[in-house]
Amino acid sequence: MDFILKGTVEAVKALYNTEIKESDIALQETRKEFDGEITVVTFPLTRLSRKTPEQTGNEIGEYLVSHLSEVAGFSVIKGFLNIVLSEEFLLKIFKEQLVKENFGEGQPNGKKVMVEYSSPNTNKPLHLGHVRNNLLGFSVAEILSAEGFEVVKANLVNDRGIHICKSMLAWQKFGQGETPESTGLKGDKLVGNYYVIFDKEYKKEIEELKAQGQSEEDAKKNAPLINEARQMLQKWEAGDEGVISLWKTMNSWVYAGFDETYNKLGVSFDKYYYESDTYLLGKDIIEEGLEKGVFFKKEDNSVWIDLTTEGLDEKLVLRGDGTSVYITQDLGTAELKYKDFNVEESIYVVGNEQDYHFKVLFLILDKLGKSWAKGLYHLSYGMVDLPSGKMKSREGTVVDADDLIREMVDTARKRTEELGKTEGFSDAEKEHLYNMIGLGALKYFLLKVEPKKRLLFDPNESIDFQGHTGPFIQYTHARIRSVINKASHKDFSFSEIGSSLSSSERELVMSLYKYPEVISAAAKEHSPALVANYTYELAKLYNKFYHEEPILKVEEQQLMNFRLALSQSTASVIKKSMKLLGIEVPEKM
RNA sequence: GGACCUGUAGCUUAAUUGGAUAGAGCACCUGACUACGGAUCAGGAGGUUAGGGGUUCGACUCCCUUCAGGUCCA
Repeated sequence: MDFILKGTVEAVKALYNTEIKESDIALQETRKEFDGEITVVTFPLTRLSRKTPEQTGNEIGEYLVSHLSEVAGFSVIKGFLNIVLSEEFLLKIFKEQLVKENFGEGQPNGKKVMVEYSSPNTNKPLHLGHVRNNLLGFSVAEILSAEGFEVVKANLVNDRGIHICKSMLAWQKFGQGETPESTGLKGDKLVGNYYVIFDKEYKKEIEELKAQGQSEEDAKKNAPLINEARQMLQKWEAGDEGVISLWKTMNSWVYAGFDETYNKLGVSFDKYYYESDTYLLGKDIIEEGLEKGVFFKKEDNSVWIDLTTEGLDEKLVLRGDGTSVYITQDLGTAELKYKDFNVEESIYVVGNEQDYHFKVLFLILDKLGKSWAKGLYHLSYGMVDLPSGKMKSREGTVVDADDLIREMVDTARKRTEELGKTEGFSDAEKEHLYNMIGLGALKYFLLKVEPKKRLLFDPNESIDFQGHTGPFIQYTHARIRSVINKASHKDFSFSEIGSSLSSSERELVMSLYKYPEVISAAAKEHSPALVANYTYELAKLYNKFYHEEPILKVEEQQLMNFRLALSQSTASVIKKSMKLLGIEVPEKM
């Protein structure tokens, strides 16, 4: 809507002899209870006009009508100048832009960006919290790619540490040689079970020690199992053959399980990083920081950074014994990523419990003078909670990702069969459809909410398939495809439509026209929710139009073609934007 | 002790970043050409935007404060 901005700047200059910038003008969509498409907020301009908001609006409105062919009329209500666009203009943008196959697809901008997401621990299966992470990361990557970025999707796997030793130890002690093959269990599930077993046995030992008179704290430290796990970690670090081999075997089970879940979710990665490769990184950065005077040493030889002038604390970056803390390796990994891909922006999709960590991490890299530090971004999202509170793997109160997906697909199957709409589908087509709908409902449910908000999920209340949902949008797409397929011809071109556009047609054209702006905003804000809500609005407008205006039943060929073309553009934009959310849309459902 | 996030209708949520009478969906109530696909559409009811104060032409949005839930730092 640049021409409105330009026109208003000109109007202000001509009428009030004052130069203003386009950014000084507030534009918004006209509310649907008023006529018009675009609204200029004139309150701020009264200062220049020295007139009432109404007079100012009228004067600018008249200027625009007489100087811009795109503007057909206007009305003023209080400080709001509602602009009615001309039908010629709407039809022109429709024909020249909206009907194009590649409408809304951004040109490559030559910039590279990395999106790191998923980043699981290898000691337990994926749960609903990971699902939110995966969908967010994947979708943001799709959106950035649509905006024209070259995107590298990365997964930093936490494959080492005390947690995986716990699973390994429990398997060694209690596993009796179980494997995914022998049990028929998914590998990540099998390993996760042993993590739970470790915790159970560990707790038993703690209770025994407490019964012998030890304090809770001491008991936790002295339990034989935890000591064995620690020894195992040391052996791992020393490269002990037996431990390493067990570690490789069990991790390979987990990866096979993860891959299955990733496939079902439809997410993928271009680059895997493993902490077993990166956990020793970062120590040279510590040296660098000491040399530059950014870090300082305490008496015990530990290395710190003072962030009190930034309103934060002093932060430990290396222990006194020379071993790393989390942030040490994150400093190193950040540099490694930059060296590997030379990206302009590096996005970390990580829960908001790590807000402080990333704030500190980015700040340190900036203080070290890393040129790329300004491109680091923490895409922080809220935790997924159950009505009973937080999900806890060790206590078994998690919504398992695989279970959830299966339940969603089952529900989709049941709903679809009830509606009896699958005649003519092969069995394979049916399964594909149920997957599309079940996952569509799940993905949309999780992505329509602003990332930083916490999400409450009640396993007892199923996710809706009606209203503001994925299936609603999928249904709209199928419905449009059905109409188009019923048309007896394929060429929907038209010259004059022979009557004036209805309000639902105008709204639909304007909504389609907005699509590229929505992608840009979503890319800038790193927010799939913007795309999700936009797509819903578009689908809703189409359904309204569909009910109000006949398409195949109209007499005039030109008008029919316009409405068919409008339908086709809508279907195309729905399909594209759902793809940005990782959701497929069916031809029939 | 310090810092951060969240709080909008019974429930799930939106609000173009300071603009109009806070907009949707679910659930509830009423209705829709004898379905170009009813997983739809139209309408009704439902709000002190957690509470209080401030900033200004205007505040869900910014500032202060209290409350509730959650998280992080040593």
